[in-house]
Amino acid sequence: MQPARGLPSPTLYLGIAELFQSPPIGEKLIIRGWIRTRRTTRQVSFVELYDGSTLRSLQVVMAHEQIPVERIESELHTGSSLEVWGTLQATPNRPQPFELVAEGYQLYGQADPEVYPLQKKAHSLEFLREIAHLRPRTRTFQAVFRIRSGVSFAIHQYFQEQGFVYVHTPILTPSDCEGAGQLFRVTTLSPQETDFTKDFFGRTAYLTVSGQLEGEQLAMGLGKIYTFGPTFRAEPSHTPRHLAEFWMIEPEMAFYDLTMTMDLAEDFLRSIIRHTQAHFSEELQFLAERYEPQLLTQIENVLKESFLRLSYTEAIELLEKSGRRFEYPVYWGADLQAEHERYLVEEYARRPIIVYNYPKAIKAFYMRQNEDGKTVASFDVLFPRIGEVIGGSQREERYEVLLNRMEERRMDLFAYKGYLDTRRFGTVPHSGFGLGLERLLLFLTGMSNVRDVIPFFRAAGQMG
RNA sequence: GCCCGCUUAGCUCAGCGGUUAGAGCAUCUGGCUGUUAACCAGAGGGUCGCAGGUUCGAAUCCUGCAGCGGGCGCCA
Repeated sequence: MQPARGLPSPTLYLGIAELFQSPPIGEKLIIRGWIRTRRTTRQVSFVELYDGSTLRSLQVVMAHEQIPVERIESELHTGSSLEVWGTLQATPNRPQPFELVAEGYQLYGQADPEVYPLQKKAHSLEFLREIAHLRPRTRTFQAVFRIRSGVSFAIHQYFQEQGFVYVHTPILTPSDCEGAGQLFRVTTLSPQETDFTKDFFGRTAYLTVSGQLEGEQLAMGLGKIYTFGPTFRAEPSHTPRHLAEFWMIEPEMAFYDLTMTMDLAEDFLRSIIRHTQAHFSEELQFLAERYEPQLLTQIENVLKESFLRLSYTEAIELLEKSGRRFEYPVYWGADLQAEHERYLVEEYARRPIIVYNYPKAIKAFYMRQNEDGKTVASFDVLFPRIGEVIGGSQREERYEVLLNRMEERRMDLFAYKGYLDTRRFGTVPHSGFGLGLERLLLFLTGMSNVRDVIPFFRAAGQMG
């Protein structure tokens, strides 16, 4: 720290959040930050500073007889960064509780108003996506990324407190987690080369589409594990709900059956939502005012009642009895379409639902077959406004049954040797689920496009 | 991948066959006894996404392309 500019030592270097926590009224201090807006009148200028520590900004008052107005007008624009020193003064009769009466400032860097894209006004989210590198300078994205950080922390805290072990599963994988979408191939070969044995790993390699298969193997030794990391899908999905690179949380628990897992998923989600509600009320309030008036109510409603659980068969019956005409036909064996899920969640239940025991034909090979021979022990958690946030299942732990299932689907058994070994040696019932972080964040932030809840988005045809 | 919509000033948008294309905000200039998305007055700023076509005449109609957004599918 350089010596304080003519201020008594020790000088207070504080973040704006700390100021609002316990304002050192009457003290001399130094604040660093960026300008949100400036208002200049005849004798005095008002500069609103933010420093990222809180959504709130600090009003700095600059008297023109102290700091020349010409200097202020030429240097201090929206986006400019500076260090300013002065005395904190209480302003009980103004909209803000206190302000910094400046004695002087030093400019770090200007933001030329003729070319700096951000202005002291609301911009559309679409426009901001074109300048993703500047989005962190807006209150919206400060609120969203702050919540994203808090949610990530809450996820770790929840699992850690319940004795789960955080494991790092590989990002580079040799094979597909079947049914989870198209993969990005990773190679050091030149485009013309087709002999994969000459490739870096001596075989084909991909970016992971799920840590589940490795997670299962780790759970066979550690009991309860969870992954939390990036996941990649090369699916060319052009929707507000899909990213090519997104973050997924995948717990996997030895000795858990389907019911225990659904209980866990529900308790987990409620806990994360409650944590967000308790720790980010200012951010939620801001996002509600700007984007989703019902945000606080929606969060409250989800916490109020337990999730409604419906078997797939019951869900189909409800849809058939609804009297609705759906674009996609409803019959036992058909996958639930978005319109069906929306009816069940938003009109029938009016709260989150868990649909379980889906037909085995429409689900992945690793899901455990039920006694009825028709369904598998799987479940989806469906939320209002955003649809599926969690998909999970009890895994098929019986070696013969799993092997038959894989052979039916003509899968490359050799590629799954390690996975099959978990069933050959000391197999146990186990279950797990996957949570898409960005989708949960849509619910929690009121945003409606996943590109707006991740700092730098990668989606089909776009790298924000 | 399929379907729909949008693209006009830095931003948000109006204009939808007929003079030199408009507004608010931003920017710049001037004013204003402390402002709260400050306010008041003035100024600058546009190959109306790109390429063709129809027409006496196209921002406006048609075709193609591109970008963006949305719905659906796939999924988390």
